[in-house]
Amino acid sequence: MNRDSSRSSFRIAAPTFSPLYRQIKEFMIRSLEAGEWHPGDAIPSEGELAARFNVSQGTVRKAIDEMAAENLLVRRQGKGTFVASHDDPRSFFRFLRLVPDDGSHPHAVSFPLSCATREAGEDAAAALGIAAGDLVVYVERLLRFNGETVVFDQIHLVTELFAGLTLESLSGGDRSLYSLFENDYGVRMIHAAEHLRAVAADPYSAGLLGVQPGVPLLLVERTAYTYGNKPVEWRRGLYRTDRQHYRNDLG
Amino acid sequence: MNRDSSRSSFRIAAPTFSPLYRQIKEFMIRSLEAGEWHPGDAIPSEGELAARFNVSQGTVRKAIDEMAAENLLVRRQGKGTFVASHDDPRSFFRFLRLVPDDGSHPHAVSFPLSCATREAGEDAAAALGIAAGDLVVYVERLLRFNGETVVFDQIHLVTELFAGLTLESLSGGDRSLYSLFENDYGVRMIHAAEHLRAVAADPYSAGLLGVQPGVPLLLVERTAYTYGNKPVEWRRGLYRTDRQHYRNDLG
DNA sequence: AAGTGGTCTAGACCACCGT
DNA sequence: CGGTGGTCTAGACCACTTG
Repeated sequence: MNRDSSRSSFRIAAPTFSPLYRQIKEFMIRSLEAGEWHPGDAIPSEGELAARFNVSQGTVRKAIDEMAAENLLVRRQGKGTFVASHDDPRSFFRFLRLVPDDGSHPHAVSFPLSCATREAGEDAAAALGIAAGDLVVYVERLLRFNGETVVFDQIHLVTELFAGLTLESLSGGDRSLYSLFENDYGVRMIHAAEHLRAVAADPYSAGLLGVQPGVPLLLVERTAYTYGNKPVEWRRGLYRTDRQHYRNDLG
Repeated sequence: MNRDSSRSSFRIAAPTFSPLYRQIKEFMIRSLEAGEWHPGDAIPSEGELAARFNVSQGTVRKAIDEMAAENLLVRRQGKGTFVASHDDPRSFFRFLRLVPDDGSHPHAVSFPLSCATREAGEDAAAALGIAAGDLVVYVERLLRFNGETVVFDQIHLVTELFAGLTLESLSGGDRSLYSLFENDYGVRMIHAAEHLRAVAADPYSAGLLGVQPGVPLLLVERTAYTYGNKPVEWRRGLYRTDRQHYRNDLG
């Protein structure tokens, strides 16, 4: 990552100018992707990275700044910079936006119902970038807030990464699924996109959620991505919104 | 904003350390709030601000960086730094997350139905930080995508800022309401929080939206804030989600 | 006290936009 | 061309954590 040589070679290869700190960022993302640094670990100090890349500390800082803004890293003054982890309580509710109406912090527990391999439907296939009919790992589970069932999730996972998943291995109960995926399967979710609609409860889902068929439910379809914007999960969630709501902040 | 004096005085007044760039940021936000710089205008160059505040350019940059990240300012290389405006097409859909299922860019048009003064209900009052029964400006309007009605909004505005609002003044049609508020009433919305739920259509709303009563609709309750996190609008929107959905990206 | 991230400086140079 | 924001440097010092 010598300054002059890398920049001039980049100029030749790609006329689109890419600043040094961004090249360093990309390099560090590749390190995360390759598993050189693990979630929860501290990465080398800014000074050491600067020496390693042969740039000034300010340039490394800017690369880390962007990665921290994208929730890939977490800075802690006086301690170091750490790889973000779903184990960290701070990022526990980053992907679950359902909150009780009274504003209290829910005690969320996951109840897996089934886990099997099956053929992907059109929606799941399109979201995961595979062909309809290709195999996916399919999980059904309930989520309970303080004992009350509030979410029914139908989860589709790409087979190549989650081949060994079983119902027993999902019974972690308390910790989030993404925590489990990160620790047991080495797959870290870094981004997700959701599509929301209001739908009428079908009989099967209504039974699981303890409501009458036809009752309005919030349908949340989520595609979750790991490093390199690779989609690895598509889920269809039905949320009860009678005593809780989906919270969203518009920056 | 002399470096040494301001910092030492801050230390005495407030033991909680506040870095220089953040003091500058707060100062600039107050300038925006006071209307010294208007939406769409260019603010002084980094060099000029650095001289004015008697700090280095890098310190001003960091203040501007944060404000740009919060959508208060927009940087344009080679041209300058500008006060963000809802007139800018780039920030046109920042607060409207409903998009057609086919991913196309909708042509959104607003149809105001009524505009009057009335007493705030409990929900509106709580959101706006006033007492139930206090007067608010109340607007009902429809939003159409390519001619089809997709949203029914019930909008509550704080009286002090929107006193002169009439149905005629709302018939801008094409441009967004926030654009109109910014230009005609000097109120710029900088942040909003939404609560989403699925509900069954009441007869009145169903009629306006052209659906059967009881059909599931997406209820979006939004509180919008201007500078200083002052709530100035609370709206209750009912969204048809049969051919469009609410899109949300989880960072 | 040592090590980390956080702030601030002064200056050089580059990329982009307008005239 | 001059003016703007964007990048990069080298070094000083501050704030926070840990031992």
